[in-house]
Amino acid sequence: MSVTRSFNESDDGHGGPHSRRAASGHERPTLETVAALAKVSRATASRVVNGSTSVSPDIRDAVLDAVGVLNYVPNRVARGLVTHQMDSFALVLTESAGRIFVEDPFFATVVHGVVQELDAAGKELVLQVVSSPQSRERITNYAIGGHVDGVLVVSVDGADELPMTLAGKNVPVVVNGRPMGRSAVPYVDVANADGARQAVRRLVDSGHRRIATIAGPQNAPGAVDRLAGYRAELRDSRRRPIVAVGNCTEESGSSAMRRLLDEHPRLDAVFVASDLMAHGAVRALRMSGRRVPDDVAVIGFDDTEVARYTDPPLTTVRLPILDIGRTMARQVLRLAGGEPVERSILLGTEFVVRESTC
Amino acid sequence: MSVTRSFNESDDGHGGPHSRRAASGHERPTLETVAALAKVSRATASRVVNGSTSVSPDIRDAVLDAVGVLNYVPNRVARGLVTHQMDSFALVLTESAGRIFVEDPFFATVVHGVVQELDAAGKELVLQVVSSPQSRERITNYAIGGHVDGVLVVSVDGADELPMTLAGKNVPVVVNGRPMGRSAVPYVDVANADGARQAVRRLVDSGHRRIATIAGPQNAPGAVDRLAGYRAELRDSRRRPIVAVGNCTEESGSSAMRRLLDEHPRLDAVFVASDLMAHGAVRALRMSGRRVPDDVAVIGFDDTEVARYTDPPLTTVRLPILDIGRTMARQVLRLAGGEPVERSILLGTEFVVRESTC
DNA sequence: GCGCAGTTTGAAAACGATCACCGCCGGGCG
DNA sequence: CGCCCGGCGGTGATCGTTTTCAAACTGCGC
Repeated sequence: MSVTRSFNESDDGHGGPHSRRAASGHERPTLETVAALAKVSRATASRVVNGSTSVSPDIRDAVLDAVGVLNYVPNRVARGLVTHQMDSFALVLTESAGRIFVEDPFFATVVHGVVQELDAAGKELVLQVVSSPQSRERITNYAIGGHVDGVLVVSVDGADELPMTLAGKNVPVVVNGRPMGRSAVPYVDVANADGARQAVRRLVDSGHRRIATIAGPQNAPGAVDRLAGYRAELRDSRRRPIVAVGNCTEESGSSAMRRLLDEHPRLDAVFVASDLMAHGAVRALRMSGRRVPDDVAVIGFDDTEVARYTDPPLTTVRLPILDIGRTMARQVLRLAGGEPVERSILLGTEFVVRESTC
Repeated sequence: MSVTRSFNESDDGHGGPHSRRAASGHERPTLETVAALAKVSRATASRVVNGSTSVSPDIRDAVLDAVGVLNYVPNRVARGLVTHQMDSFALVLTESAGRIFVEDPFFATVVHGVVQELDAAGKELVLQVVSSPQSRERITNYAIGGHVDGVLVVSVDGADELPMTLAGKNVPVVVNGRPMGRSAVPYVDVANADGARQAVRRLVDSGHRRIATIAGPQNAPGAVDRLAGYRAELRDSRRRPIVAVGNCTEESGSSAMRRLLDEHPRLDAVFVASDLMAHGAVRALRMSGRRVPDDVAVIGFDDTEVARYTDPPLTTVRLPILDIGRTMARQVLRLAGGEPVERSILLGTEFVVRESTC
């Protein structure tokens, strides 16, 4: 593949009308203006605007009229200064997440879920991605400085200390995914263990005897949970676990599969902790002359794009990604509202049957 | 494909430590505190913090020390109240864009570019997606209310009136893509016409005689420009244009291709305005018994994922998407800084040669 | 020694809201 | 008839900055 770059063109404008906000026409009305027009005090106008009870109906209407006439919109900055509530939340992507933000649709989906929920609550979202130690500090200070009412941290390594730092300063925080150590920060995660159990049970139920797994890197909580789910289900159905560990790449899936076949040539099913590795595993299986699903059934995890393009298409476990975002948003809203929240919420998965199982 | 949904689990926490920001330890220091510690007035402290000249070195150091000791961070809200600068910008996705935000990596990429540039300038980004008439009004008011220093509108239909509304209220605005009518709002776009010309020229240069095109919907400025580029290049090389119009779906690409073949069975190349349609076109070509590229060469546009998976992989035109975001950010920063900007900036494309041309 | 220009510095007024008080008013009760 | 009380509305302080303006201080020339 070769590439040719074309020139950049540009059209130098007169630079005329695009100056700084000129004092065009009338200034924005303040509460003072409204009060004056309605012939009441600022305080009363404020009460009306904030929907307070205890203001007589006629005077209320007068103020409302004034608001309408002047097209008054409260200045959130001024309000924020005194109330210490900015009606906005930060969504921060840590380094790891920021790097793959564009490649992996996961993040855009979570963001979308968060936006939906925040929007419904009338809150704004400020998006921050930490890209350096400096930006990390900026972002930390921003939150601690009280410019937002809470923070949603979307991370991938689960060991980032940002959430704890924030929580330590009494900033409402929610993270995605179970954090590595013991952490008091509430999190929203996928029911990894349960999803894995479900998948494995399916294998058991359809008569498979020797069910192996290719697990993900065991420093990632999600991968740990998936493996645990596999183990639990095998234990319950009195089968022996056969485990290989990959690192989430397609290639690692292939090589793990080969190792598995070497040691357990008669295995008849494999539960793989990610679609990408499953894709690799299927390839290795085919290379070894086995048919999928006839000789060996394969189940993936994540229901990513690749699951549909694998041949045969992968039976897999779908993640409720949008829901993660929405749930995180709801939790942080509660937190900011002073309500207590669950320390953790696990969202159910969907089992998606395609053709890599029979 | 069948689907089973697992239960949602959740762990009801004690609701203990997650209350509202308690008055834990010391309050955040204010400029007052700093001034007191440095034994100067608030005004002087402010001057130092904002790096003003005309403050004697020794007193400057005293203030800086105090800042260090107290770990003082200026309150941007209070500052914003008086300066009317919030050091943050809004990135709004209009309905159309919001709907496909998660599907099309385009948007996440633009957002990423914007974040990069804003981050480098120390500005915050508030992300807003308009999802209803109400949210549209909220967003409009937010910007007009001066809560942000400028707005980047990412839209897909190019006829949205939001940018003009904002610009009319003297809010610095930049949009992506050439707007439909005559609009005074500065925009950043891809050099569609130039990219198309380049692609077509390639076809001409490699000896193709009957070069057709499948254009996109002509109510989209980008599609119009691509068609214009095709026409211009054909005119220059004295060939007759052969045009069909699709609606950007794969299916429309196929059917357009069939129409083209019906009327011009001897065409030997086709320039398609999007990879997805090109994918459809290739399929139609194969169905008609023609080989790609031997009988008919095909060039797509956009360099999306599908271009790599098409068989054969598509020669196409790559868009500088990240750059769109970065450039938009730079422009709106200039605008907010009171500097004049170009009315339009066209970013160059890259011609990517794969196997659908020879 | 004194006036004067040129710097630095500080006091105080914004900025635009919220909110704790306080006063006013009318009605019920002793 | 006087007193208290509850509901409603207004006054003024406050939030944490920036910024204007005038005071104070410097050094300098006469």
